[in-house]
Amino acid sequence: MSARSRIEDNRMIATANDVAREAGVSQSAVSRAFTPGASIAANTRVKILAAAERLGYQPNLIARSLISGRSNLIGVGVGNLANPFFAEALERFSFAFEDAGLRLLLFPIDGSVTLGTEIHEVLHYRLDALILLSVTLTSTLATQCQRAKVPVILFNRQGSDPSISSVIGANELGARTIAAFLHAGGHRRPAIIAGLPDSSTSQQREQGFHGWFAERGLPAPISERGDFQHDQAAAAMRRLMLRPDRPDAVFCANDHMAIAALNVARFEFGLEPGRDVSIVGFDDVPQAAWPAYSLTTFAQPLVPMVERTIETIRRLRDDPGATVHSVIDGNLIVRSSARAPRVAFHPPDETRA
Amino acid sequence: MSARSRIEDNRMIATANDVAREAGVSQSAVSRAFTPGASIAANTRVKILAAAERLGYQPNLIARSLISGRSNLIGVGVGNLANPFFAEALERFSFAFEDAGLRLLLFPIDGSVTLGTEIHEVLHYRLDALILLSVTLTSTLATQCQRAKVPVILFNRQGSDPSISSVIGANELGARTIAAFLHAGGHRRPAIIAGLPDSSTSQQREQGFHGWFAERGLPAPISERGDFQHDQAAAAMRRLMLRPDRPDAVFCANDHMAIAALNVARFEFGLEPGRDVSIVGFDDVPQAAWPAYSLTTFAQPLVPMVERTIETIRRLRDDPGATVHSVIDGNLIVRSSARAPRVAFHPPDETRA
DNA sequence: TCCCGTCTTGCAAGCGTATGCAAACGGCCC
DNA sequence: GGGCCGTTTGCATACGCTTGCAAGACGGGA
Repeated sequence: MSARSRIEDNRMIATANDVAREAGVSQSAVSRAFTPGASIAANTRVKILAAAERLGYQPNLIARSLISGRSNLIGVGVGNLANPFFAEALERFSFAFEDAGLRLLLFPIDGSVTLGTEIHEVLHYRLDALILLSVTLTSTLATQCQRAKVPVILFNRQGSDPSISSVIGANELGARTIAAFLHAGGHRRPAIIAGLPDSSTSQQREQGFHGWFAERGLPAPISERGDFQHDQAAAAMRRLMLRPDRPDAVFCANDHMAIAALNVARFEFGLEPGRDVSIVGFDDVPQAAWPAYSLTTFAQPLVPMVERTIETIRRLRDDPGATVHSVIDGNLIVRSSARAPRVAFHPPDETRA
Repeated sequence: MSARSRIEDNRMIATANDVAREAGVSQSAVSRAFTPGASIAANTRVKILAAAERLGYQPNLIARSLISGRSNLIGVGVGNLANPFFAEALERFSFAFEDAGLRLLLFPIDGSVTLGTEIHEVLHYRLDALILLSVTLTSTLATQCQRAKVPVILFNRQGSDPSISSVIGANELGARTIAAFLHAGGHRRPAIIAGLPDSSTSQQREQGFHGWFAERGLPAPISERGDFQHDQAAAAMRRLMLRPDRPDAVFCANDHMAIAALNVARFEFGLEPGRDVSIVGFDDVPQAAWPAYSLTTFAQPLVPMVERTIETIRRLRDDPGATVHSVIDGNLIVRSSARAPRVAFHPPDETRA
């Protein structure tokens, strides 16, 4: 069976050669017709495009990648999509990539803080970059990525290895701002529900929170951990609420946990958030704005964070071996889940100074 | 500069040829060393693997796909990750693919019900399959996919074109079950907050709900629409609650909307769900089980749905041109957001009969 | 008319891997 | 030692495309 008839039978998919034959030109002309800016006469191009249309031809990007060495694929590793912050981040990444002509290769992470060689295989695609949402990687894996020339960017997390680029929010500053806000609001028995102890994100938020009180000679906040998970955070909140010295304010290291805590306070202890107990989160996920939660929180603005990540990808593509660490500024969103200071709270700037 | 030294300089990434030279074998031997079941002597293989290790060689999957014609890439189109049902579905797909040796190529959908040629470009990768979560496609796009030999599977949605495979939940049965449950619970002024009017999912749920009452000569439920979105659903719930003939039960076409409705009832109208007004959802997202919501809902079991989808991919790969429509059974999860019948409610079977 | 410059086009060599085929190898039995 | 068979190995080609290079087409000026 000739190639020609195979196409007509619709049994095979058309290649550039088929189109070339159909249009009576060479295969390279077909390639050029589909390459913006290539040297080709206008009417030759329309002739080729017409033939391609007839045959239903689409350039094979796999073959193209093989030559160019670029796959236009960005690997994105994410665990815990139940946390709306990551769901939204992922969605924004996918839209941003769309605009940039990139494709998002998603791979799951099974809840570990540190990524070993599990994703090893993903490197076999010639990824343009690897973005890890709230995960770090072992040095072994980092080396592998380096060898495979795949730039890695940690999103919302920093690694122990400072040579790995990162984009994070203002974790420590945010936590200090919250501490100041709660103290100004008259709270005197603060508590914190921390995230995963091994994560830089939680560590920085804890440090900021504890630091603020310590520096002022105030008693240290009560510490619990919720591992960034809903159920663990709920359990932590229960423990806090059952203490004889029940805290009057609880800072949760992210909104996902804050929502869990808020529900526990309200439905299990009959405490109205913002009146009977103050709850503050971190991230400003969409739910935080729901009237049901009206969560006071420190925002991590996803738009600039995603933008910066994409800029970083570009930077690293042009200059492999470079390292870019970005801290994206955020701000305190005051809602009603925490009692606010009587006098206007001077937003973060005071803390910043 | 020789290829050898380029590798040592770590300036290029190692290819099978480099490994072959390093191990003193041919390139084909290297290929076979990495192909399970290929004809190669055991000690040759270890020699090659050692050389590969030394050079940091990883088989280039791009090149492999070019030959095999299979990319091992599954395109997944999803909009609205804010709906936890899809977030969880996506996560489960990514894990399932991991096990099946497949990769998930994510692309975003901008909230449209029907997909036109926007994703056109994604077909240029030789996708093994295309899964659309809650989206249908235009016939143009369907034709394109067919020409590109990319099987399409609609997940949680059916298309107007019956030749496109689908995996859906028991929409109509579920809605009937809910109708029966609410009626048995003594509710006499039912309402429904529908989803996107053009979506089969919402249509089937509406039909089931309305149908159950119509067949019994009961008055038709009040109808509102929430388009499967949080804010629209909240607005719809407000309209319902402000009616003079305020409904005593509200069936929301998915949990995402039910949660919005529940919050409106509770926090804006001071109505306690399950006591002052009954609210039922569809999907059984994780949040539905939270004590704060305790949402009665008809479950769409994601595990079998995802499993079936993957089976369908296999089926379609072996037999392109086949069509598989699957309806995955679900069941009513009775919690406390809706007043339950005094006598035990005979679960769905009665409706099924 | 001829020459030269500019725009198009085709040729052919890859990109990194898989694989059919045939050659080489090794062991075994007669 | 020779012949035979099963296992390993290398050679060469193919996958579908891009791109450097050189040849062809064409037009204008001398």
